[in-house]
Amino acid sequence: MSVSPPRPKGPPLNALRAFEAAARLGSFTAAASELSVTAGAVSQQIKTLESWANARLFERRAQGVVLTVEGRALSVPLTRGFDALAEAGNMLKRFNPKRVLNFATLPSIAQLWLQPRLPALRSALGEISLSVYALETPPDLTRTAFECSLFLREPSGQAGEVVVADDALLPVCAPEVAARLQAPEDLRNEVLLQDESWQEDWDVWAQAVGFETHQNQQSAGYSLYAMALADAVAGYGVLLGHRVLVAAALEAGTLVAPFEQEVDQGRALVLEASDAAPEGLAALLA
Amino acid sequence: MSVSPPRPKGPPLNALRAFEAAARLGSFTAAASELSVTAGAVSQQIKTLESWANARLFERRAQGVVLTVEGRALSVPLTRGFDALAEAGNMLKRFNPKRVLNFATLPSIAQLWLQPRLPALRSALGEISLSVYALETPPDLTRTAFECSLFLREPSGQAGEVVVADDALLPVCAPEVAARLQAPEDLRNEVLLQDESWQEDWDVWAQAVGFETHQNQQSAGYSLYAMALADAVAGYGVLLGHRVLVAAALEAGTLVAPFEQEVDQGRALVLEASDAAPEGLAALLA
DNA sequence: AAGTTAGCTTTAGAAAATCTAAGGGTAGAA
DNA sequence: TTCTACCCTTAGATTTTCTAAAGCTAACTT
Repeated sequence: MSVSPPRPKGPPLNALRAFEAAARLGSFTAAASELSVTAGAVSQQIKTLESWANARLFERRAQGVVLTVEGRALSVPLTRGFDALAEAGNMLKRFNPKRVLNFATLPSIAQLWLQPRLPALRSALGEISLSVYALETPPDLTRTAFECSLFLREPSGQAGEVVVADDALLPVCAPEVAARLQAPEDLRNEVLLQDESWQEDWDVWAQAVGFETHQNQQSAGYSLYAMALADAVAGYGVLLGHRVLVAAALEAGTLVAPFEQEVDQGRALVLEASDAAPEGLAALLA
Repeated sequence: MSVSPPRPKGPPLNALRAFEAAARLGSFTAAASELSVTAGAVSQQIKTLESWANARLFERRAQGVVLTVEGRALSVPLTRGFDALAEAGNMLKRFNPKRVLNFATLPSIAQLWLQPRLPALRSALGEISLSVYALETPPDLTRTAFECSLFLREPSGQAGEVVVADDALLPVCAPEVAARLQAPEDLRNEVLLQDESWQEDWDVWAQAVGFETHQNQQSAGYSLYAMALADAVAGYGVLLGHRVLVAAALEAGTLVAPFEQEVDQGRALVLEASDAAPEGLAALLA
């Protein structure tokens, strides 16, 4: 009477996870980046799930995807389920005697703000080993394996969030460049430096102080903020600085602020810590 | 500023599932059979998880495994999580326009009880396609992809359980064999037939009616109950019948019951249906 | 005390699942 | 129109997972 192997299978777990992420984020691309795979992989997983169930879960539109009624219904228990699994994951991390701290932050923050503080942070963390990841977007700490994130954004006021420092926009440049700048209008003759992922910065500042760039204003974009800052230090032009990022250079005197006007966008350097993060992390950074 | 791929990974999902099953069932072997893989696969998955977490989750003993404190703690959110995932799985099955009914039952029930009823059941199910799986042990309907199970056991009285028929033990044999049997004692000269997975049946019956087999009582074991029944029909010996399984043969007259004494062990043919099962299934079988 | 048994482990190799990369398509925006 | 931002598809590579078979160990058995 010995029978056993072939049993009907449930839906594939990884496909469920991909679907849940896509449903929660409303986009395959975003889900792919959360899961750190390509969008094609997510697309395939979701297709697998749809053909397993023989039902369409997303409507594909040219500008993105939209959940079907079935998809929306499905996402409810799934999100609940993966929340619980994430909780288990955190528990598991806490069991690990060799503790780790996975730190997610913007590349610019990593280089300009965090790096000088790293030695102190490392020694304060003791046995806990620290890994820093440069990300463009804050990860969802309840779904990813990051223990904390540090980003420039408007504080949402949620629990677990700590404002480490307030941010503001202010033009900065090398002292010799500052010497020829009396008023914002003088910027018309300078090269305006900016990070490409913060393209609006100069516009925001200009609008706030009532300064208009002319037609053929010279400017330069950088994919790394630190590179723009280096060019500013070298006297190549004027960088629209984020206070938290240029503070060190201002203090060191390699950069100066030629104008008084700071523009506060309401953003701040915000630290978020998951419950798998070491105790007292916020205190170490603030 | 484009950075992305390498992100810290959470614990592997399939390893979590294997661990959850093992924790719930208290055995790697049992978990393996629920997941329909080999025990080695479960062992590997759990080892993966343990080395991911750098913590021991099970204590290995010679007679089996026992959860560690960490393992027990971990199993709580995991079970909650996989419950929710199973709920999602059921929902997904209901979305499928091509409905299926995966039916789990004992090999003997499948052959002797279900098979004669199959045509009627199939036509009553209409579009729903039926698959029958022969299993030794009732599967956990909340965790496997079975929609219903039909086993011989003591009714637990839980919701979703329906008693289809009461069971009882009674010796049965071919009419020509019955002719030479007046009292239980006469069985000493007959070959006692039994299914090997119900080895105790004859002992239970014998004890209940106060009959003792002698030293060199002849007997024969079968790994398939239907085979034992076929031998009984052929006049080879006396089978200790389960009423629900021999009823058809008794009615057809190919077997008769030589004695009055039936022994009721409190077991019954119990149908259990998950919420992914078609409505009114119990009515079709009762 | 030796043999038996039940259950977990370990391996190598095989099979299956999953991913990436690259090329395509579509609709809204500029 | 041309861009741009998304999603899709496919082939082939990669990684994960599985099986099968042999091994271990401690508790029973005899």
